[in-house]
Amino acid sequence: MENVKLVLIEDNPRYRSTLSDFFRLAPGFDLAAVYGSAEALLADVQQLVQAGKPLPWKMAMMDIELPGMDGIEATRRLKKMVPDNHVVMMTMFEEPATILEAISAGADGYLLKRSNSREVLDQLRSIATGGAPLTSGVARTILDLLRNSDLGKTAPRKDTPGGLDLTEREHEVLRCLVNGCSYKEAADQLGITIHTIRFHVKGIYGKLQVHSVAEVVRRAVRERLV
Amino acid sequence: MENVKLVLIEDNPRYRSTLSDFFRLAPGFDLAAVYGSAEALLADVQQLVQAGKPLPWKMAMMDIELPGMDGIEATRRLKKMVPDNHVVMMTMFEEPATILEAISAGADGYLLKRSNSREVLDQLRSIATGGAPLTSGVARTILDLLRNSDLGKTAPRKDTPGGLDLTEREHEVLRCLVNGCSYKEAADQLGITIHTIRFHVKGIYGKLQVHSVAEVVRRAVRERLV
DNA sequence: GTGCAACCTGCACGATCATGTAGTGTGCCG
DNA sequence: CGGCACACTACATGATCGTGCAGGTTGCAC
Repeated sequence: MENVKLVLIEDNPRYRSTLSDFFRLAPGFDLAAVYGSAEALLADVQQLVQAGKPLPWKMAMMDIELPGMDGIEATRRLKKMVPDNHVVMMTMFEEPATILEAISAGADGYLLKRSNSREVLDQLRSIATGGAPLTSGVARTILDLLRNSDLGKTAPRKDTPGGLDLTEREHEVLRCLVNGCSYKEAADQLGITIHTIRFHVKGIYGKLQVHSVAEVVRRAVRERLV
Repeated sequence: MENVKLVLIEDNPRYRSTLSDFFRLAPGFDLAAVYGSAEALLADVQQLVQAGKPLPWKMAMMDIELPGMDGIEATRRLKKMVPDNHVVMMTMFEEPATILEAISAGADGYLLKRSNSREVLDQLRSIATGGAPLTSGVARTILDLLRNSDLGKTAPRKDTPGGLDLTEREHEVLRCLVNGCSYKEAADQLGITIHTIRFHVKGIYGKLQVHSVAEVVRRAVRERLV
């Protein structure tokens, strides 16, 4: 089992020195290079990529709070240049917006600077073998984000609480409403009279317990009813 | 350190029996109850809640694939009745849509049935002490989902294509519309007359180039304008 | 001082919506 | 056969919306 080669990008000299020493002694890992700024790293990576040479490391440990270009932007660019290279973000904080931004930038892991050495090694090994380890704090943050997002909302379920149960025709009428059609326009589209549109609208509003087109459109869009 | 009390909801008799035996012997855990269906569990929980009694467990291990009401729906309802109760979902699969739906329903953890016993205990202990452990596979799935979502995208920019540029007041009026307020209700809320509401609505519609409340609500919700 | 943006107010009126009431026809199921 | 669900149609009416037109005040920049 070959050692995993790392690069460290950290502006703080003390932390950089501590980590350098740590990885020079850590079993299973080799420290291939150390940078104090993202710009320096990216400049070297660009040269290597243009020369068609492989990077001397497989995994980058990237501080988020770097001077000049921050770690998140650097990750975004690094991932674009060398997508197979792993990037682990390092930071003091568990702020949701930062975590989210780092993940969107392509980070493979997220490591708190306060993690102990065993945690760090475990996580790096997991990433090196294709995992995506998250500390419990980071995982909780992510779960909270997902819970509060729209992502988890599913297509309508037949047994949604409240007994939501629109007929096919009601769905069609709802679709017209969401598209901004007047009743007359919806009637023309569906080949029925405006009276029937009103009849169905009444059914929809009753089932969804709404009282205006604004409410019904909001619900339809948010809950992906159409 | 008091043992963590569990409830198990699993319809498969063999797996239920295996897990029952396992937890009766597992250090740090007590199995307080076992159910073969979500309905039975929820009925008992409802009785206890209505009687003002605490549940005899702190953590539920919930199979996702239950007959009748599935584990995700059961989790949603259980979390609504007893938010402090932990729920760990159990399933054979790592399907992203299912994972996401479970998380949105409020699950505190997600456990694959193929996990070995040490993993199971580690994860349950972590959840019991406020963590949110995820297996590396599940974590990778979640990270992928986040990367591919628009959650990481920044808030709507003031200079959206098309020269969108609502004033602060227009935003307030739009918010009222999206909430389903009539003009009169919006006027009452903002302490202005219905004539001013109409004035602002006209401004909003002109800027967004829409012609009805349905259109404007749809756009506002989809584009997160409010 | 002047012009502009933002906010506020008012009137008028046709178009549209929301709701209650009534009726018909078809297919399915017990 | 009768009841139910669904779809269609119609009428009436008060409430609300959308639009055009008109006017006023305040703060800010030039």
